[in-house]
Amino acid sequence: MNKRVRLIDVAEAAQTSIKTVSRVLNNDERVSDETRERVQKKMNELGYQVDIIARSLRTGVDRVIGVVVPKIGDPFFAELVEEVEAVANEHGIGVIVGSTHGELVRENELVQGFIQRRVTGMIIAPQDADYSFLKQNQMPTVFIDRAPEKYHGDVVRVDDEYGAKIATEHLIQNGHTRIMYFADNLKIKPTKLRLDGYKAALKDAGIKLDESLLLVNLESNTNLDSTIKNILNIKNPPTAFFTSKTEISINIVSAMHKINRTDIALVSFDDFTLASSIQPPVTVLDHSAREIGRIAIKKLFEKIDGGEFKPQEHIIPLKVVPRGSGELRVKVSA
Amino acid sequence: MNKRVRLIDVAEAAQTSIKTVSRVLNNDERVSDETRERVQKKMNELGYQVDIIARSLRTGVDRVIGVVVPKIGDPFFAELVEEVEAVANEHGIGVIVGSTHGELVRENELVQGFIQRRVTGMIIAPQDADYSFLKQNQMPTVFIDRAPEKYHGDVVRVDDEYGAKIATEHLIQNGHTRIMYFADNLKIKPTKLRLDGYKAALKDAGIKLDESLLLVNLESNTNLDSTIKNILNIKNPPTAFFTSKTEISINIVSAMHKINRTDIALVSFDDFTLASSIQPPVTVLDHSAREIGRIAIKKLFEKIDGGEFKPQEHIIPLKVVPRGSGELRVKVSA
DNA sequence: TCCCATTATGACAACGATTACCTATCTATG
DNA sequence: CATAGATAGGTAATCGTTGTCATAATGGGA
Repeated sequence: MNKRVRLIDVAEAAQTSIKTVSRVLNNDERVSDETRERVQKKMNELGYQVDIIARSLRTGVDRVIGVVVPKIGDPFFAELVEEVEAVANEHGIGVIVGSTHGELVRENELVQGFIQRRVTGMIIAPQDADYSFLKQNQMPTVFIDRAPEKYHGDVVRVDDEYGAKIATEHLIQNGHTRIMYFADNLKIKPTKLRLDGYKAALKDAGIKLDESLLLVNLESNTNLDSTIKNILNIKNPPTAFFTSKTEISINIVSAMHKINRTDIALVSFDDFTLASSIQPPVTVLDHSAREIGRIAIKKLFEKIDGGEFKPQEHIIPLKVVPRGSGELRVKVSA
Repeated sequence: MNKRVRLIDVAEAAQTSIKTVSRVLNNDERVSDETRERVQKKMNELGYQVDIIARSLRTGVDRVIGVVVPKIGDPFFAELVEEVEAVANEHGIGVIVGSTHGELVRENELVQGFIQRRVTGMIIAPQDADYSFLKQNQMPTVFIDRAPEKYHGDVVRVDDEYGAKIATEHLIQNGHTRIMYFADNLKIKPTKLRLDGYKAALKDAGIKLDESLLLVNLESNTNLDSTIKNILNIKNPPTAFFTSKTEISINIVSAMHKINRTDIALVSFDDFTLASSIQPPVTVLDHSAREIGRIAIKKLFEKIDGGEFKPQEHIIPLKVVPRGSGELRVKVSA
């Protein structure tokens, strides 16, 4: 019915060769103005559209970058991807995304798929996959959020350990010594690093680590209502919370609001919607997904057209953003 | 250095023909077990990877679906895309996303790019672009969030007008007659429809529309703190708010919390993080981005492998989810 | 006038997979 | 034993574009 219009169709209509049409298409200098005009006219008439696939086959790369994240529905990664997409667009390059949902198989499938597709580059939030094959495979790649285990590549990430340390110190400075720590799966590297930071802060302050104040390996959708209630009823209850993951922060805020407890200090590693509007406003660390995304894509383009550089870690510094919840001082005799 | 391994390389190594290797690759029956095994062994040894681009060129479609949204960073669309991606993955199909940021030019570029790429199908949240060209171009397409202007295609959307109507009625039933309406750009169709629903509810209840209670064409990042303060100080102030856009709801909640006003009733068209946890919990309409995404991608696959159906609108019904803020009754003499 | 440089154009191969069509071998059956 | 039919594998065309190289036309300088 409606066949695709190809270069050769335009060439015939314009009474010239396929190569000349290709030249016009690619703004090649070596075409006379007269011919160029004639060809362009025919292109419009016939409604010609390049076949990107054919072009990609010939040129060897697909002008698309592959992005691998744990969950695109997670606001943190959604914003990060938006930033990546915006910069990629300026270069006339598309973005293809995949979520691993924490599954190694999926992570490998996605990465292999991108390679099979000959994407222009990749931005990956790595989990467990082995990326050592990238050494042979000169595919430009930038890792985000964490460094991959078995491969030394470019990484853009926040300073997890340092961030957790200053957040904990912030609470200590406000008189807290019983600081409860909430985290998700410790097998995830940033989570582990954050715990290290927490421990380091306690140690520096001469506070002995109380294992019963560590609540780790939480699923992100766990309802914490009853957990929180129980914790606050133990003999020597925590006076402050430090949460190392957005979803957990939200669950905790939610639980606290339900029982009307506004007296427990709270610092959240990640910022979230309304964090600054609720009572008390939640103190957080100031890293932004957009910043990570922007730096990562910039670095990726440098690798793509700049050639080879030796892999670097770009570590984004963190600061405490005091808003209220983190500055609640410990009560003298509660 | 490291050339790509092609079918022909595997064929040579396994001492057979390229065709046989292709058959093994595509699980074609007509290969003896012995040969199949030999070929597979060589594939692994050489680390063969299909060239998706070459395959796509030959077969005529790229196994990827294109998704166009206003902003991938918007949690609503991020969740929607996550759902689309999950289903697409089950079919071994990737997802390529683009944000229009409300720009017509960008919307056209994205859609044209997808067509040039011969994507398997498209899911589009349309704005102003003219999609009538899709009639000729048998590209499977499903629209989400709103129907396109000049083209009758498949659409998955919520019932905007009805939703706004029942939300407004809900407030009226609680005694409110001064209901302030907040909305973004009225040129966007769902926004317009929601306003219609609001007006219809007032009319049915015999309440005269007060133009001064319509605050429309708001930018989504507008700070509403001072606006809210002023509004609540006018002579006959509104006793209830109805917000037709997530970002605006959030800004309003934020403004209200800052001035400690918890006495104004509020219904939000969209749900958002923490809406149910803050005080008072925010009453919303119950539509989910995930549901729209799931239905849209399902419909798309039906079109892709089912052939032609006549275009349908799939309209998702809405219900009020009472949580507290929408059930505040009007005070007798405030 | 002749030759070389420059410009505009075109013929053809190549990218790597799929596929239509063909050939060779083997089995079974009248 | 001859032959139809099934089975396994091979050859070459094809998808639409771009890169290489060749060629024709033009002009300027010696």
